[in-house]
Amino acid sequence: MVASSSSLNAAVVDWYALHARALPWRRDSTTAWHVLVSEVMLQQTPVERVTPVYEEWTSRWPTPSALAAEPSGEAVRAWGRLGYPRRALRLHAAATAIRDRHDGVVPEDVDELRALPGVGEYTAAAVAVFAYGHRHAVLDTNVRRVLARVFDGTALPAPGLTAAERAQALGVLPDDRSTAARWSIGVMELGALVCTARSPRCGVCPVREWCRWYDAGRPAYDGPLRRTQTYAGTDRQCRGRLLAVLREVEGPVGGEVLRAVWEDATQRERALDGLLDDRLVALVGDDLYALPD
DNA sequence: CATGCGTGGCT
DNA sequence: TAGCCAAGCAT
Repeated sequence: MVASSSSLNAAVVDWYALHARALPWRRDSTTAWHVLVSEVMLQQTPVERVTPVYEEWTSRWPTPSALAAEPSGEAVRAWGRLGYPRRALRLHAAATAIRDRHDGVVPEDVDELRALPGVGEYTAAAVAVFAYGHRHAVLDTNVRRVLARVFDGTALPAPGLTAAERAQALGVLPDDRSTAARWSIGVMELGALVCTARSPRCGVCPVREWCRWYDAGRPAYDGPLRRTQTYAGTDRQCRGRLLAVLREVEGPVGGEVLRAVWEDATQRERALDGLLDDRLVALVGDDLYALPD
């Protein structure tokens, strides 16, 4: 396997050079701040839905300082329907930290990146690699799936990221920084376009000849079950409904407007309390609510 | 390590 | 059609 790594790497790098999508965050003019914005937006949200919001955000807030100068509620409003709006709040907090602690420049160091709100292991590595060209293993769900199939012969990786996976990813990472960066983005793109979760296109896969999963006849996933997330009727849906009201109006809204969008009073109040706790919503008067400052 | 956290499209 | 899935993070 080690002996074939370089051809595997080359196959992916070459494939990416031919098939990479022209995504907005892959332009020559893209800054590290833009990369950070795109990565946070892409956490659990599909590319097609991120694209228009990314364009609006980067045009309106071209630098961390520009975003930090605005109320956090504006970030939440501009987040639109991307989902998980705490990400907008954290991006605003990250922008503030970058302005205050890093002279307005997105840090290159993964540990400094990880210290930013909303930036975890994946996002820190992604910014270090895609924005700055550093050499790090980038392990998102796409990469994990490709590696699981090629090296372990399993349809999907286990639910949690393991130390063994990190070691495996480092083991196949090319030594040369520039090549490593192209491999990292390439294997991720391969997972997004070819080695997909539902219907992998093995017929056009550039690494099929090295794939244990393909060799084994593409056996179904038989590992521990992932818990399926219900949504209808949950607190999450209720929170989403309440926040949508506040996003769509200019100023504060009275509690009666919020009461109108969710029947169950107990759940509605629990959800609103949660939003207040999370600082996604602010209480600005007697029974009066608004997006935060 | 398990859980909560939005939203919408696809099979 | 009801899950399943989508460039995770924080606690």
